[in-house]
Amino acid sequence: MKKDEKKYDNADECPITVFMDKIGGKWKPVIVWLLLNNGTMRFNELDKAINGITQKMLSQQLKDLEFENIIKRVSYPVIPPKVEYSLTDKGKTLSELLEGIMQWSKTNL
Amino acid sequence: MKKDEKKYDNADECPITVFMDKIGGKWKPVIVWLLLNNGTMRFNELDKAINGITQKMLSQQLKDLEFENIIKRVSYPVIPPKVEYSLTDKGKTLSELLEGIMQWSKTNL
DNA sequence: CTGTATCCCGACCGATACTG
DNA sequence: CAGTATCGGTCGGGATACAG
Repeated sequence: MKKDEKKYDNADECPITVFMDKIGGKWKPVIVWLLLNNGTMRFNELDKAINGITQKMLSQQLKDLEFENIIKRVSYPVIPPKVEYSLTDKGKTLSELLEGIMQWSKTNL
Repeated sequence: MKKDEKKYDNADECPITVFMDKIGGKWKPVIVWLLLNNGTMRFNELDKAINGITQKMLSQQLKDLEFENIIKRVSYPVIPPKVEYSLTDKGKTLSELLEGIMQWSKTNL
């Protein structure tokens, strides 16, 4: 390592670790991936699309992603309730990255 | 989504999730990153380089990465013991990907 | 339909001590 | 130097029920 290079010797500082914390976990990648492919999806659609997830977990992960400004939540004040989730511009910039990860993953894992 | 596209609706099948499981976690990214930058490192060097990690965790994570064939372990039968860790060819292919993640992470998080 | 509220378990991880 | 052994705490995440 050149001496003027930043040394990511601490897990908390490592950008990759930060990334894993934000986008990683058991469900977040699938959610982002689905929204990337489908554009806008409702809560119930995501629930049905993701095998094995509970409403609690879905709700929680969506909140996390919204907080990180990766996804956007739009709630329509109608009865029955209707809420649509989609990626923000920031979320969409993940596209290439995720595509790269997928390629590597499929080739090497 | 086009109908001939694979639907990654299950966390276990999602390549990104698989990737996170293998390379993710609290310490693995930092380890891979250090080896990417430094080439070969000894157990003790890694231990000192990574802030806050315990020997137990380091040992465990190294074993995982070795099992995934991401890193290579070479043990010299000398006293005191000397063990060197480095990336495999497969591990080195992570370089671009991690670089991409780092760039995104630094710009967006 | 879109969520919350509880309860609970097991994996992950840290601290510490010990070994070849 | 390079690990292993043990103990224990925290927390993500699952099951289920309930609410607006």
